[in-house]
Amino acid sequence: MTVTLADVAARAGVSAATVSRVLNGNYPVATATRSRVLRAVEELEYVVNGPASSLAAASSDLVGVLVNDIADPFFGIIAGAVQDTIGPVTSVPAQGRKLAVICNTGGSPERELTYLTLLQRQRAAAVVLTGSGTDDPGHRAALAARLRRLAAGGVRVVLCGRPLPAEEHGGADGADPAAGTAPEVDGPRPRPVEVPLDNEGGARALTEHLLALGHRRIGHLAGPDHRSTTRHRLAGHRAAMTAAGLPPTPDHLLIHGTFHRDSGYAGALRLLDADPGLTAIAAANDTAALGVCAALRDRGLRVPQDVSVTGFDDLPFAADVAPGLTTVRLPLRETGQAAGRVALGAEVPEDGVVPPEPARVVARDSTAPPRG
Amino acid sequence: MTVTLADVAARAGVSAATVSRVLNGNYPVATATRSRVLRAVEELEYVVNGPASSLAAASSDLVGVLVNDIADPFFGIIAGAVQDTIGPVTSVPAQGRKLAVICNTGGSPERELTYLTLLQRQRAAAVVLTGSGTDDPGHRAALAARLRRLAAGGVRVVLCGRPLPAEEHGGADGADPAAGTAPEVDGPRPRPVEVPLDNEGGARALTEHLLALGHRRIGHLAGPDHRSTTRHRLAGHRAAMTAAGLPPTPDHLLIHGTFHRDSGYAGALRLLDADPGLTAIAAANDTAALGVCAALRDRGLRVPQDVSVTGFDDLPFAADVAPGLTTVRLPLRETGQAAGRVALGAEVPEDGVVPPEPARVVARDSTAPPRG
DNA sequence: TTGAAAGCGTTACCAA
DNA sequence: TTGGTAACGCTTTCAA
Repeated sequence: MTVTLADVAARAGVSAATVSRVLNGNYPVATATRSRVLRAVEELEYVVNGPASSLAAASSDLVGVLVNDIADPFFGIIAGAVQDTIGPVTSVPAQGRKLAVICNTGGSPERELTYLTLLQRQRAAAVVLTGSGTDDPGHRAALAARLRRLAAGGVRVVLCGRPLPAEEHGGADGADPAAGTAPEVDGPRPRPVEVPLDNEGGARALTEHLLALGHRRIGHLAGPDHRSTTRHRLAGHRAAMTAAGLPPTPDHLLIHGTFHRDSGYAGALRLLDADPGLTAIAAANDTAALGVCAALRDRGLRVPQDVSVTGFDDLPFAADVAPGLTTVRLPLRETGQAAGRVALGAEVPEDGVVPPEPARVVARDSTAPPRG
Repeated sequence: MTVTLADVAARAGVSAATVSRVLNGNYPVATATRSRVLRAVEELEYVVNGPASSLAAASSDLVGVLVNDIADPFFGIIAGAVQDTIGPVTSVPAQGRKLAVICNTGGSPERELTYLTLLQRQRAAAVVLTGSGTDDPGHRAALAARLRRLAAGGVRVVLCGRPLPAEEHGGADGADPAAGTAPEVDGPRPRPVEVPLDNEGGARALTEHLLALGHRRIGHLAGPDHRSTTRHRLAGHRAAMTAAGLPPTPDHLLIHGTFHRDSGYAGALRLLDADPGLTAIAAANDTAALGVCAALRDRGLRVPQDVSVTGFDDLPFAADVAPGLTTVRLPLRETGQAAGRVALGAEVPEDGVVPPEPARVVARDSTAPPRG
C-alpha cells in the first residue's frame, strides 16, 4: 500500500541505498542518477518513513519544547521563536527540517516529567524547558535524574529561563536507589545548556523605577511559591529595596498568587484591604497585572493616578492596552531563538550558559507622584 | 549502550515478546510474570524506543496540531485543549499517551503544507488544522491533495474552525498531473472531520448587538482577504445588516487587515479619517480590537461613549481589560476538546461534521447610545 | 500463558 | 559512484 524506498529504487532503476543517499544529500551521487531518483519520488508521491529512518539512524528530528501555559503569549512567543529557529523554515543552514513538539505542562512537575519521558521515548534530538521550574527538592531531584538520562541518551537539553536543577550529592544515581544496575553512559555527553532570562535584574529595575517615582508603599503580588521565577523576581525586588536603604516589603504587602489574571484581580483586592494607602503594585507578570488594573477600576481607583501598576512583559501589548501599566520587557524572542540555536547545537558556550539579554523597563503613563 | 527490550527480557527471564505484551497491556500475561517484567523495567530505567515501535506497529502516537499564530491566546487555548484531550493526562480512557505536536504556520499556506508533509513523514496518528484557511484556489487544491494523501496513509484529519477544502472535479488526482502512477488506496479510509467554529453566527450576533444599540454608521475592520474566517465573519455581518433592512457597509467603512493589534490600530485611524462620525467599529478579532481601543484613546475618543468597539473573543480577558469592548465568545476550549476527541477517533459523526457550539455576545459597557 | 522468528523501512558499512 | 546487506528495536503471527 504505502510507497517505500524500494518502490522508488525500482522505479528509478537504482538501489535503495542510492535513493537514501539522494534523499539525505549527505553523499555524492551522479547528477543523472539523482534526477532520475527525484523524478521517481515525485511520481510515486513518496514520503520518507520517519520512524524507520529514526530507528536506523538512531536519532529523530523531533525537538521538544516544554511550556507552562500555552495559552499565555509569554510562552507562545518563546515557543514560536524556538520553532522558527529549528523548524522547516529555519535560518540556520543545514540544520532545519526539524519538528518542534510543543508540550503544555500547565506548570505541573508531574506532567513535565511525563512529557520528558515521552520525548525520550521518541528519541528527540533536543528538549527545551522554558519558564520557571519548581523549587521542591523532590521534584528537582526527579527532574535532574530525568535530564541526566536524556543527556545520556544523546538528547540535547536546553533550559530556557530557569536554572539547571542540581544533581544529588554523593554517588551516582543517588536520587534513584533502584537504579544501581542501570548501564553506564558510553562516554562524555554534552551537558545541559542554560539560556537564562534576567528575572532578577528585571524585577530590580522594575522596583527601582517605582522607587524613583517616589513610591514607598508598594504592594508585591508575587508568583506561585516554590518556583524559580518567583524566587528570582522576588530577589530582584528585595535587592532594589535594600539598595535604596529601605526596609523589606512587609508581609502583609507580599502576596503569592499565580501567573493568571484572576490571581491579579483577587490579589489586588487583598492588598488594598491590607493597606488602602498603597501607591503602587508590582505584579508577578503582565497577565496578573491586567487583573490588578481591572480590580482597581472596580474599586473606583485610577491607574496610575491613584495606584501605579507594574508587571513582567508577558503580553507585548499589555502596557498599551491598560493605560498606566508599566512592564519589564523581557527579550522573549531573542531568548527563544537562542534556545533554538542551542537545541540545534549551533551555539553551545563553554560554560554551558548563554549570556542573557538585559531586561528593560517600559515605563508608560507612570510618572504620577504617589498619593498623600 | 541504550537499554532495549531484549535487556529487559533477559533480566526478567522472559522473552522479548512477553515484555512487549506487558508494556502494551493489550494481551493477557500472568500476574507474576508481569510484575517481574515491570521490576526489570524499573531497575534498568527502560524507555521504549518510539521509532522502533512505530515502525513495527506502522503507526505513531504523534498528533499534529497546526495553528496560525502560537503567540495568540486564541490558538493557545485551542491547542491546549486539544493537547489536554489527547495527551499524557487525558480523560479519554485507553486513548491517551499520545504526543501533540503543535506547529506554528504563521498563516502561511506553504508552511502549512510543509508541516503536513513532516507529519505525514512521522506517520502521525492524526492531524488537526485550526483557524482560517486560505481561499486561494491553488493553495486549496494543494491542501486538498495533501489531506487526501494523509487520509490515504491512515492519518486521521480534523479541520477545526475551517471548512474542508473541496477536491478538484473530474478524475482522480486531477490536482496533480504527475501523480498518475501513484498507488491506489487499499480500501475505504475515514474522511476528514470538521469541528466548526460559528464565525458567521458570531459576526451576525455581534452586528445585531450594535444595531440594537442604535448604531448605524459602523466601521468594519475585517481580517485578511482570502481567508475562510474573514469571509464567514463578513457574511454574518452582512446578513445582519440585510436582515435589519439596512444597506451593506459602504466600501470606505470596510477595511481588510490582519489579526494583530497593529492592524487594528492603523485600521481604526483610517476608518476615523474616512468617516469621523462613525459610532461603532467591529474588529476582526479581540487582538485587533485592542489596537482599535488604543487608537481611539490616542485620538482623544472614549470607549464606548464615543465609539463602541467589538471583536471576536481571541483573548478571554480582552473585554475586561479594555473597558467598553464587546466581544463574541467563541467556545474555544470546547471546540479544541471536540477536535481532540475526534483526533482520537472517539467522536466521529456520520456526516463528518461535529455540530458547532453557539457563539455568544459578551456585552460590556456598550449600552451607550451613538453620538449625534 | 509464553517463546521463536519473521518482518517493518531505513541507514550505513563494506565491496565492487 | 553504486549495490548488497547487515543492523536498528519493536510488534505480531504462529506454535508450543
